[in-house]
Amino acid sequence: MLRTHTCGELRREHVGQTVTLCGWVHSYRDHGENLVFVDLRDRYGKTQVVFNTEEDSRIDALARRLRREDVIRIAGEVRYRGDDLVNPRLATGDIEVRAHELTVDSSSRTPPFELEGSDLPNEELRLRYRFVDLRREPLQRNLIVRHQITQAVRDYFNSRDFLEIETPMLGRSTPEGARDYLVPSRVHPGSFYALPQSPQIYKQILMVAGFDRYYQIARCFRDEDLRADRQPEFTQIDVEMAFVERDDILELIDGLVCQVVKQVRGIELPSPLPRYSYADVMERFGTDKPDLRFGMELVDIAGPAAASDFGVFRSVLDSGGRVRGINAKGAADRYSRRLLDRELKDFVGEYGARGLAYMKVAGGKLESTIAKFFPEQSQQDIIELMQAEDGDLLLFVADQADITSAALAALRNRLGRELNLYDPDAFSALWVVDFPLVTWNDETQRYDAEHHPFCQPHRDDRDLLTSDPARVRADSYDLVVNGCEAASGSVRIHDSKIQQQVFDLLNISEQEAERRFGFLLEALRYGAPPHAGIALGLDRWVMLLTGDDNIRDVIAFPKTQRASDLLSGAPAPVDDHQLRDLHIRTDSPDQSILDE
RNA sequence: GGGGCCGUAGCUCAAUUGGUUAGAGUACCGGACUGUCGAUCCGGGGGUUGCGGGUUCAAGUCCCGUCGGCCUCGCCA
Repeated sequence: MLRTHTCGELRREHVGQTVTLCGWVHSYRDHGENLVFVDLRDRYGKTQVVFNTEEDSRIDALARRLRREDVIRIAGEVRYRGDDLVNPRLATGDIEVRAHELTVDSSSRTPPFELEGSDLPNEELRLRYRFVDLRREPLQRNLIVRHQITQAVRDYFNSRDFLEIETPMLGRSTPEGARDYLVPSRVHPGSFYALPQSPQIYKQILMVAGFDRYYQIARCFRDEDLRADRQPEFTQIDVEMAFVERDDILELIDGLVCQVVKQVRGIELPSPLPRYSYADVMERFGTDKPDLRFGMELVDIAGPAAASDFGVFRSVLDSGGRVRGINAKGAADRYSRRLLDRELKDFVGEYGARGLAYMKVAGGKLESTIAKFFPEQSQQDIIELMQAEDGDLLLFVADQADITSAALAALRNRLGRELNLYDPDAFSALWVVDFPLVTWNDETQRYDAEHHPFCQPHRDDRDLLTSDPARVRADSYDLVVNGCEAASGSVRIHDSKIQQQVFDLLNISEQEAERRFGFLLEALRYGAPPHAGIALGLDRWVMLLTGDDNIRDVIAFPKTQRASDLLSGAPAPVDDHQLRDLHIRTDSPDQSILDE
């Protein structure tokens, strides 16, 4: 070991000891010939090193040349700083190390940006110099939290007889779901592996194989467009159990979540976590992942809307749409007319809403440019339905049902944040259960699986599979935390007859099913136990527990929105001979220009 | 595939209606200083205004294209 201590551990009790510290020069304060201070930093903290070297001008000259981010090693004596000189903002602030030896292990170029300060440089630069960015305390903290979570997860499952089993990264492409990342085969010209979107099929096969308690911290890949909370490669805490029912999984994960949240954030969550049906949250919040840190539920005002003379509302109702609204309590003066007419209208427009109606409540009446279309009784009905009081701002969207849901759910989240309706440090976790098994896809004119094709239909809804598929509930469940899908799973089909019924419903022919998932179906024919599972999005959990809203800040080496790694330069062209080995010819735009 | 924001010194930003030598803070370099901890003081260097084209007497500013980053709708079984 080159060091005796880290930069975060020296305290008053070490005074008098001779120590050796290693680290990066965080800052330096040069007071001339005989006095130089250096804050030495490593992952554990910072320690002030003082060079006070009347007797040794050689060290002094070296110390005065130190610059930020140089890597040095110092040996010296731990000293109490003195009563007036302690730095309460530093964990090691009581002491300093008076150096009598200094080695510069490596000098640094001037860093491309400063590690401290409120103004972060743009992300492009941070990503290009990731090794510098990762030295910053917030990112170090995030990766530490990430480690704590995976560690707690492993402890939790290991102590319950689970086995951590790896599944292949090079697998078979299954064309349903997200776009696959493909890997060409050298020895099978024209054939490709796919990187896993999730270990779904493998973990089900592990159940068939008798490994009745499995988990894995699994890397997954999806070649879809990115978002602030989505990366092309991400990590799932993947779990599967045999001989269990839905509630066994929910209780297992309740326990895990409560333990992790308590351990990392010191917050005590209710156990069991509350459960809501899909139908319930869609009606009350317009989304299957409601943020329950605040109320402001959606209200249907079809009754008073139909009794009004407001053409927009009435024509929407006549064509089978809905009129719903939310009540922003006390916000009547918070949004100017201009903001409502432009900004918020455009905002709901992003979700397909053609307009945004609003009314302010004053003197027990509605104030609005459209109030005149609402007779007295309608106004009172709206006020009653929305539990409105003077000073409230009521916002309405009239449209097809799914558009009112999407627009109002988004608006609700935005208003909740802007009006500070909740404590950003608060935690709300809930289960959403009884999702529909399938949803009708207008484009392809057929049913799509809501979760995936191996998800078990609800026992009580089997008869509906043929008669009214859209009403069939699935034995599936999502864990929602602060409006974010934090885990998702289901009871799987282990009966090949039911599996066949679901394929029929999804319009997947026997041939097609064999071609796509034949190896799973074959496995299910050789003694498949009842089984169920779930996957937790690790990256999102780290975001939730650190309070970050950017997934790149919880991943050591993330990719940009266009899926490039600015640090390494990936993706990049490869040598022609590599392509020849893989039997691949490219058809890039550049190439075609050259061809012409 | 669609919509939006951004790109000026190493970094964060400013630059009036299109106007003459593109500024500030910080970092960096040199000097002074024995108790600093956002050290202080003095001095200095540093610009292809992302790139290409256009309009104009004149472009950081206006227009078109392009590259890159971010947010978002669609997409993500």
